[in-house]
Amino acid sequence: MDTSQVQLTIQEAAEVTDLSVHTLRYYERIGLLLPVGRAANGHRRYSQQDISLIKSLNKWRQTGMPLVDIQRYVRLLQAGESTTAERRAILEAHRETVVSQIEELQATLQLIDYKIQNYTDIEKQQEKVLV
Amino acid sequence: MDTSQVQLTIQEAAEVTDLSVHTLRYYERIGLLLPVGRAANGHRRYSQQDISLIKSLNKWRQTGMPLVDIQRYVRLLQAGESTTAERRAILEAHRETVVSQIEELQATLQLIDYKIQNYTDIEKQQEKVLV
DNA sequence: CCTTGACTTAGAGTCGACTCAAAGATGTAG
DNA sequence: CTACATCTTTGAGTCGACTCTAAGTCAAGG
Repeated sequence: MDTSQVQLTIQEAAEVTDLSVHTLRYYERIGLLLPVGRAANGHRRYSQQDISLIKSLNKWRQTGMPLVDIQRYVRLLQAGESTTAERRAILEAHRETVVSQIEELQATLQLIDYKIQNYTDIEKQQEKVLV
Repeated sequence: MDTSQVQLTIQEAAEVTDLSVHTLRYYERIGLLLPVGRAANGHRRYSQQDISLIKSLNKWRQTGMPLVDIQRYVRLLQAGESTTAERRAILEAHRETVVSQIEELQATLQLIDYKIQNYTDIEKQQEKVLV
């Protein structure tokens, strides 16, 4: 079976992308997604390309990239060849924010572990600052 | 100089905690912060203890812990000794979410690097999927 | 033919987390 | 003694990101 031509309904797209059908339509409405193809009856049909774009955008969302920034990237994609440098710059900037998010989380992890250790100590009848 | 007795105004507290005065009052209003001390004129005065609690809570916020969960922790703190086990459980649960956030971010980082590499390849006149 | 179910749109509603505004009290400097 | 800076409260407004609703289209099954 050739999967390259498989077109998904909005329901199916929602399932595979872990977004709601509401959100898929919302994203398209605000120009965050390129308009997807339509069946003869006007229903949306999602290609594998659409799906993989959505999955990527979704990952970026989950790392805290605001919708407007994603929008900007998608517009550049739409604009074509001439925008590769700019798109690359967006990715590199986002890379840096992800790196510092990881660093901050690791620092927080240490703080949490320290506090958990305090509770462990207390359970051994020792005095510590709990705050 | 003995810093143990230094009381900060809300302005000063905002500066050292990196929150706005609005947010400090808002947090107290919704019961996320224990009520702080007051000067004779009714103005808030933040102790070093208050400050360090606020800094902790703020770190948790930044790791995506919703205000209601933080609220729950603060209520337990207020309730005292008997709640240490429960507080510890909250910390341990949050520890796990932070760990998986780090893992997800690292996976995303790989994705970003892969895409950046694609752009690098393209700059060398090669064909790749850019989405 | 009629119902059912999956889709369509545009607009309204919700939610979390602030953020601001209005009206008033108090303390200090000129 | 008055101006002003800084605080107080309560309630309203904003913002980002959905999430839902209403009203309508269309195809297939009974």
